[in-house]
Amino acid sequence: MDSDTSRVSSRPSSPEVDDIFMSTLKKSVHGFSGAVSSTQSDSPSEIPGLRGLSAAEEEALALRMVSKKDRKLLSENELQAIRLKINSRERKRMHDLNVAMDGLREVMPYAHGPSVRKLSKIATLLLARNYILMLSNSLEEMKRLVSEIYGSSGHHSYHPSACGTMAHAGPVPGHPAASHAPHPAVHHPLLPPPAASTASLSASGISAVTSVRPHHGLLKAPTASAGPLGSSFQHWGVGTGMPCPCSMCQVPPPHVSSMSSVTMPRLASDSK
DNA sequence: TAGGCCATCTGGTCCT
DNA sequence: AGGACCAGATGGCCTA
Repeated sequence: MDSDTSRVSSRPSSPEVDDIFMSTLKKSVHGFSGAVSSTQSDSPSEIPGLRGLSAAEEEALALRMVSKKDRKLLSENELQAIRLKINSRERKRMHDLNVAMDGLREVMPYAHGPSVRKLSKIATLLLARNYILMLSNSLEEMKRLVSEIYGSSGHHSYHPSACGTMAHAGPVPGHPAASHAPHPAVHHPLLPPPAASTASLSASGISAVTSVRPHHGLLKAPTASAGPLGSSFQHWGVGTGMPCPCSMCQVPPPHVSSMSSVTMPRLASDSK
């Protein structure tokens, strides 16, 4: 999906099979050592025959090993089994969180090609926030302009729900919805060009999250020619008239401008 | 090599 | 009691 797959795949996201089995095996053979804090300290792939089981199967087996063999002997093993179970749950929880993060990345307007590296988690969240703000502002601007036009003539009422205002404003570059615009070739004669609907946005450039990464560092494009946002992401406002959704170019509306420092204290303090 | 990012482990807290 | 959630610690991988 992205160029970061090699990096991601280089480190298995769910090595619980090997880890739990190794831990369980060590526990079963040598007893509980008491020190299990070392991450991935157990060498994986040493038990080929045990590979391929799901986390649930593995967890159940680990619990069975404890309950059948050492039920009377080692309460530490039970504790260890519980610890493994908790760890497994936590891994699953984080995995689900990452799945949701990937889902968010998929709908974000950044280049999805192989030349663009995957957004980091913090970049994804910040970009998503700014993207939502941008869309909200665009929608409000569209409503305002349309109401000005139709409101003055008085012969036609505005029905945003019937028309789909954002579709008239032009698809967002890079966004999956860009290819699903209801009226791709017909531009409403009374509606302003896309640039007009977002002019006020790009004109008020204030960054809400500049403390996180400077110079549009949210994306790490391997090729400098493609720009920091990739070849398919032309840094809106430059060539397309659309505002850049990145944290460097976006202006949160006044009523949310303080949110970045209030609701995301860690983000504001994340600039090391 | 330093720094960024990430996965995982772990203990604590809160909720059902 | 068990599960979800959270944050700190730790170590690995990758890039500049």
